[in-house]
Amino acid sequence: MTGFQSAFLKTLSERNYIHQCSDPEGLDALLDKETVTAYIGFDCTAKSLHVGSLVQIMMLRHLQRSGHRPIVLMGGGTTRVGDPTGKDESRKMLTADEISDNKAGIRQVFEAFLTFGDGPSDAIMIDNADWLLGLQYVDFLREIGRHVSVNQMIQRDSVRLRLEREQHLSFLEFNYMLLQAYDFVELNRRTGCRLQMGGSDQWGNILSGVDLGRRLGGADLFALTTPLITLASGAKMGKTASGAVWLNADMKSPYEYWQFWRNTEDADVGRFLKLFTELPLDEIARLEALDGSEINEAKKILANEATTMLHGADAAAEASEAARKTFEEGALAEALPTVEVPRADLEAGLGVLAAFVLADLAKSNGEARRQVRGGGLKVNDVAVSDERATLGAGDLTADGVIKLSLGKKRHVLLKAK
RNA sequence: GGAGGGGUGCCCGAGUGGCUAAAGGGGACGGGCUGUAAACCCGUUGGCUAUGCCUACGUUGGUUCGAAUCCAACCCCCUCCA
Repeated sequence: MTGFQSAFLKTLSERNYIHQCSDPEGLDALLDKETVTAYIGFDCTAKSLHVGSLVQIMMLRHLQRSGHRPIVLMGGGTTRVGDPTGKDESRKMLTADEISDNKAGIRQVFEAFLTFGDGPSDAIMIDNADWLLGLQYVDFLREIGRHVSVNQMIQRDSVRLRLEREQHLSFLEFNYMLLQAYDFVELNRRTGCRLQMGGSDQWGNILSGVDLGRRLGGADLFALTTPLITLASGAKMGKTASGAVWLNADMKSPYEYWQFWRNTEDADVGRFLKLFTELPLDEIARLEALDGSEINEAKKILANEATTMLHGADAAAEASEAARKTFEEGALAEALPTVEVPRADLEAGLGVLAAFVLADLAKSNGEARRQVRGGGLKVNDVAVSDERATLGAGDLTADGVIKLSLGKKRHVLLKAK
């Protein structure tokens, strides 16, 4: 899709954010004419979002920078139901308290990417619990249910796949798309919101809302989805050795976040620069054309840009410097993830295996032991050969720490306290 | 409510009395090669105070010298019928 007039769609299109759009010409005209309110919904299933949601977050950012108004819709209500999309099994139910904790954690991330306030293009955050929790069942059925076709609902991928695979789908989950459709209509009533965006897996749910808006009396709503971001090697994006790449700093340190981007596959660098940084396109074109090992420079820029946007320039610089010392000089970097250990334990002698478990580099002594046999553990850059060895105060470096390494990439400092 | 099929390790999936901590595959992790890349090759993949002990094949009991495998009850999923 090319030839957009509106700044927003032009940007999205150039940077490959667009997968599907319900009415590209109509939406383009609308965006070009007036300030448009658009929303993306986020589940509150964890205390933090992870990079899997970053495309959506960036899209809201672009929306705001193009002069429109983003709404972050927190799924405080829908999370109590659970989206069956892409899930093979029902999710455990979250309590109201868990959901509200999660909401608070997620809020922090958006503060970094969007400007909130009362101005015409200031972002707002709304919780669909505000209207969903008070719904009356019979009223809802009469007002909304009459416009919804079960025939269509069971055609949606999220439902169809479960049925085809003969997997359980509860009525509770079946209703998820209905609630999401209702959200769109309700947001339209409350804020004049015209556009819902989301990942490609949300296409069906979003269209349900567009449909419902039309059936209820002519609200002209739009749907726009982003492509599913996978790695060039085919894997899903966002998982690393240490688990999901969370956005909250207390769940994934800026250093690890920087590393995540630094380890991007060659073939993904250009695509990621477009999606996850705001560098000008000609600069990106130059970077992705770098050959062989020179492309590492592009990866560093990607890491710096992405980390700056989330954690700020200081944190990014620190992470970058720590990486330089660790990987390019083989020196000790203070900014590596640090775990404190009581000085008395060290003086008494701490088993190597236990030390790696403590540093969260191994899940159990057994795993640490296997890593020793495979030659994967290092203490102060020296490979561990004896699984019975102990660490003592004598192993502290001049900086007062012990550097533990798993493989070449994961390092943790043990600090006596 | 009735009939039939099914529930195995992170996931898929084999296994129908001892040789089973459970084939095979995927994923993941480590090593090698590299550029902190991909691809490829090799290894590992339940826990522990470890020549042994403990936990594990939906749950709980039972049969047996011995059970993932046999029996009973229960829970859950799927299909068809009412």
